[in-house]
Amino acid sequence: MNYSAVTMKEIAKRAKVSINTVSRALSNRGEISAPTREKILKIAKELNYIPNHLARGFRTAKTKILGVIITDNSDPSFAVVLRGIQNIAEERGYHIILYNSDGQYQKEAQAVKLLLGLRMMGLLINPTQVSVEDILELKERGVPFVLLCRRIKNVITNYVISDNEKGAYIATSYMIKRGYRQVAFLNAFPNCSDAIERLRGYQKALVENGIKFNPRLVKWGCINSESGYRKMKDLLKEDKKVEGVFCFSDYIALGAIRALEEEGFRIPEDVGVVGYDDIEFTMYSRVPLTTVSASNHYLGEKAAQILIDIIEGKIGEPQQVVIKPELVIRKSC
Amino acid sequence: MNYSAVTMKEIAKRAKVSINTVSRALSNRGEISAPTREKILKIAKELNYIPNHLARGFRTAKTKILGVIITDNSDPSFAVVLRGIQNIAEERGYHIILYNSDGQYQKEAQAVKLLLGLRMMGLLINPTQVSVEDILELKERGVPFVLLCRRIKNVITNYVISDNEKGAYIATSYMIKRGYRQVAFLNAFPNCSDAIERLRGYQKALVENGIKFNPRLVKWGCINSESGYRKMKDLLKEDKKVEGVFCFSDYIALGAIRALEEEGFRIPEDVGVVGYDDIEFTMYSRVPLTTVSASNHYLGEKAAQILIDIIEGKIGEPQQVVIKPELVIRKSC
DNA sequence: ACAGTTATCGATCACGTTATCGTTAATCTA
DNA sequence: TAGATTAACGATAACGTGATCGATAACTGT
Repeated sequence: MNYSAVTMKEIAKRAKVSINTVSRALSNRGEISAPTREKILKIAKELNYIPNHLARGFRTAKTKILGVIITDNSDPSFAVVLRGIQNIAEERGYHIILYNSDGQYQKEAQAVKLLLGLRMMGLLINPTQVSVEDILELKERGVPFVLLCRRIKNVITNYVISDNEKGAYIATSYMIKRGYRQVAFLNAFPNCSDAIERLRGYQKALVENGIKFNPRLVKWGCINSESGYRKMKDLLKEDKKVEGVFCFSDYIALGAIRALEEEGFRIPEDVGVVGYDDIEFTMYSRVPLTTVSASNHYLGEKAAQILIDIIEGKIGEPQQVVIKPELVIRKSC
Repeated sequence: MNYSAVTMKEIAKRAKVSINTVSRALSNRGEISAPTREKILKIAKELNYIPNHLARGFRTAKTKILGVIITDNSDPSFAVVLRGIQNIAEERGYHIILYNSDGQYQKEAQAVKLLLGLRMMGLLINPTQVSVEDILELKERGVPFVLLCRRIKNVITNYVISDNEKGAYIATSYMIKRGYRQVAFLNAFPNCSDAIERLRGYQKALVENGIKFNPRLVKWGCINSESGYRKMKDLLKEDKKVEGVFCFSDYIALGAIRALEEEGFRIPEDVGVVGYDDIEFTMYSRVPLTTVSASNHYLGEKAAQILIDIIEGKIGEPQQVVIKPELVIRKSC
């Protein structure tokens, strides 16, 4: 590196000791006398020496670098997960390399490959779930990883997720209890565990309240406010009698509310809306959003904790954490 | 590394050639016959070989890793900047390591030190501005870096910023033109370039419209919606005649609106509010927010482009980009 | 056919660090 | 006091890769 010509070799030269002794002094792992150690540390400080983490990692095969692959760091839900991860990583002396997959398997697989090339110690992935080949390769290679928000069918892995079924259940139950009976569901992708589990919770709440499940009230493929807006419009075109809308995310709920307002519905008087995630913004939205808290910040922290614990051999695998969701009651329902 | 015992050595052994030849085949830099190259590539693929980016970087002193230090990746404004950076980094084959400073100099300096240890090729920093020692050290060491959103007084660096003075000017002018004359300013920290420049624009607009600048209408230290809320409350306690509020960020504006509504003011009838940044959410806020677009996504992209161009020797320093702000008119003013 | 050129490849070293083992001198034990 | 142990340090090798230089064989031109 051009910007740090100062190496242990230089320090060794000035201290008139071997490089080895410098290494011992700097890494503070015994077998060195106090006077020489202090002398070396003093010189290192004078020269403004910064250890080459790369060379060290290269030698020891321990880089303290974690890979993080999430759908989109600018999505408020994931941004909070990421923040939780970063907090713990910093606390425990790890660096994180960030990749966005945009929910595309190709990007995810590409990121995994790049991160394998970097020989990072572990991975945190919010999987796209379209394919799982890259995840399976991680298992094969023995790279520790923890899945975020979603899990993968028939593959035993570490994961930290929200209790999606329960979250959807309490949300839907609450809507029904408030008198909304014709409840639609703007859901995410049909092959993702979170979407499937939430559908199950949604159905369970309907059944328990004696309401027949109507598949046409479930819209798939909503991922952001824009698609929430469009799917809500579609829904209204097909069926004007919708009384309530449970949304896969707060973002989608905001889009849905916009569509509903455009069509002249009042919220919550005409139609009730409930979201998921409890992003900070929901309290400022036009209609303060009733939502299910997924504790995403904690989710990120927990996942990072687990990953690092696994890396450092403090715990074994698999670690599977299901976070209890809580209904946050505001004014949209 | 335990999870990728496959190295060039192994490939060389199987192909019955020297490691050197394998290197030539994989990096595709000539001096090798087509048959041997293909033979080697075939074996590499069979063994599922992934080049060790770290070892390669260690050897060539080129790691293709960029450091990113921003205030808070979960803040929507910065999240978008970060996303822009990540897009370009990925496009050009670079990895980014993320750090949050939370606006604290100590955390920023710590992150710089850690990133120097990682020997990354360049840095993107949203500086805290409390101290500049770490930035000066970067200059000394010759590490390329680009500042985000803010610049540093009396230090020549690369930066990409919004035209803060102009942004504040057009926002304030617009408010005055709409009839709000007693315009307050919920500003950020007094020692940051962006805050100072926006104050200048704010004052300029006042003066041009024959309104006397009243320092008591400027509140410093607002950084999030919560502090925007509190400072707005303070302001109302001191002076009930506020007609308009220009806010350093959209997030602050949301807090301010909450405070105003709590105190019984209608927006925009009683008090007009204008924000800055144009985060996606502003269109969903209770009162759709009139704001100044800072093009943060483009800002991040541009900064990353410049940094990589500098690293690759395609352009010289300093590169100083000032992005033209645009008023986005919605309904809060 | 012979010198000169080129294509192709291998041997060796280097990057900065840590690990292993060896060496010396000091200290301890019986 | 002789032998054993320990403390403190150095010499060397190694991690995976790329750069330099040299070697060999094939090819060129006259």
